[in-house]
Amino acid sequence: MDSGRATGLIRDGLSKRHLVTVFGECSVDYLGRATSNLPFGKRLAMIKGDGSVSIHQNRLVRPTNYMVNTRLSIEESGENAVLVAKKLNPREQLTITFRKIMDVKSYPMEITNDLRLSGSERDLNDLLMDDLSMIEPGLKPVNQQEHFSKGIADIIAEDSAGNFVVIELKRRQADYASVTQLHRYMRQVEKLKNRKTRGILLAPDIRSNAKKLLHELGLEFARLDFELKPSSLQKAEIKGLERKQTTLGHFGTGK
Amino acid sequence: MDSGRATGLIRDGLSKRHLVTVFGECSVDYLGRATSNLPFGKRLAMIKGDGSVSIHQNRLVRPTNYMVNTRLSIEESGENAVLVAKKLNPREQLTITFRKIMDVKSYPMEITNDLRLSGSERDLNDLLMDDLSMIEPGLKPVNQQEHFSKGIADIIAEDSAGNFVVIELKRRQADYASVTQLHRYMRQVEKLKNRKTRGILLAPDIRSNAKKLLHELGLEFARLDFELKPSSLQKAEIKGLERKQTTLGHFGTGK
DNA sequence: GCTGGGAGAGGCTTA
DNA sequence: TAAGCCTTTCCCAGC
Repeated sequence: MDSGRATGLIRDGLSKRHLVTVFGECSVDYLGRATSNLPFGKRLAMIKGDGSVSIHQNRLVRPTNYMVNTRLSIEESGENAVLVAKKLNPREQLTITFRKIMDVKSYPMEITNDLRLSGSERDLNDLLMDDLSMIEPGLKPVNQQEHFSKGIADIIAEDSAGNFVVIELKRRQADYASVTQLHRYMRQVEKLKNRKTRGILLAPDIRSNAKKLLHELGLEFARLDFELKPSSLQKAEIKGLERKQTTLGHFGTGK
Repeated sequence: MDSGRATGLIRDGLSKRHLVTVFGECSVDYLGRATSNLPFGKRLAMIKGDGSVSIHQNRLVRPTNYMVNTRLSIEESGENAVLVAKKLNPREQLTITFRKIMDVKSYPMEITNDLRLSGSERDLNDLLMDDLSMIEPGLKPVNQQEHFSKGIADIIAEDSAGNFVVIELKRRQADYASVTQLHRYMRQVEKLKNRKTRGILLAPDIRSNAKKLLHELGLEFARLDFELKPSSLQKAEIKGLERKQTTLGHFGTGK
């Protein structure tokens, strides 16, 4: 495709705030939060109506380069077409140099935000609040998503012995960060309310080393088995909840 | 565009492992790590040669829905064309139902990984190893990227007093996770080598609460100021390194 | 609208 | 395969 014609099509698409795609051989230079240079190669550039730009190779979901909220310009430079995306604060610049453009498409689309109905973590949280006895008999909710200076605890409850119980819920495998996070909340609650406090990490799985650390800190782990429903209109369902007995003995012994 | 012709084009593109884009009115249902439903609307679907699928609206870089590593199939169902992406372990399914297809493109591209040259934490690490005295006079390198059972320490050094110093380097603002990470390594080294050990967190910035925690744990913070170069072939340059004096007093006093 | 703070998810790398 | 971890992040609350 002729370079002059290509830049014309692109410029037109940009002005109409269409979603514009450009397929061609290009090199890419980025300087901003990081710096990167991509040698010439076949790629698909995607420019959206809100000024988002991304460069795609033929694998993986994430683009090799991208920038949001940019001011765009396209110019011819000799045989090349150069697309420049700029942004201030922080200062960033993305330069895409096309030495050959094979295709340009301009798709008319509203610049709306897709309303995505989704369910998962929040649902699980609600489900659990409905019946904390699943975790342990006698457990009563005190507060949900309580804000502390050191983060947000998922669920605060009170056990049958009158201890506070901080519950941290993870949708995926828990790791070191999850454990230390729970530990922070637990300590915080303990200090604030000045009452004996336990911490329970609730997740479908936990990394083995993270589990060791959890035990060392006197925290507990409970495996959460849940099933998502095909339609988000149906709530998720908690299939089972298995307590690791080993963790129970640690309560009260640790620091 | 006629639905039969569209599905034919898509099927052909998929079989050739091209990068295929489909512009049309579709609804999207996802079931897997979460569940979500997207009502009918104009969108651009992008399918890559490695089985990655993403659905784009005309704003933001991130797709509204996506899946990697899928097995794809496209079928006609009445007036609709239905693209199904499946994956096992964990089981996920993405269903895109097109009630109208306006355009299909099939771009021939290799499924290669673009070599992106960039300045990263690794570079900074190397720069620092060249001259640890930037951090503190008399500091001598012992090891880099040393593996422990609880993770990998960025840099291990020895100070002029013969203490071990564990250094954790962050390219961006340090947070809770950075602090607890450093703390784990520091304790680990202390235990393993049975020698007094310090921990220094080196980053351009640190969140205020994370800094409090750092102080409580008897760790130190040093501000790292660096500049990225336009070309990634030029190494980044460390502009300065400022020690927070307040942290120094904490060493030796803490637990 | 901007900023500070917290938490996450993809993708890479090594054991 | 699993664990660890880095990242051009994103969202939310508060001002």
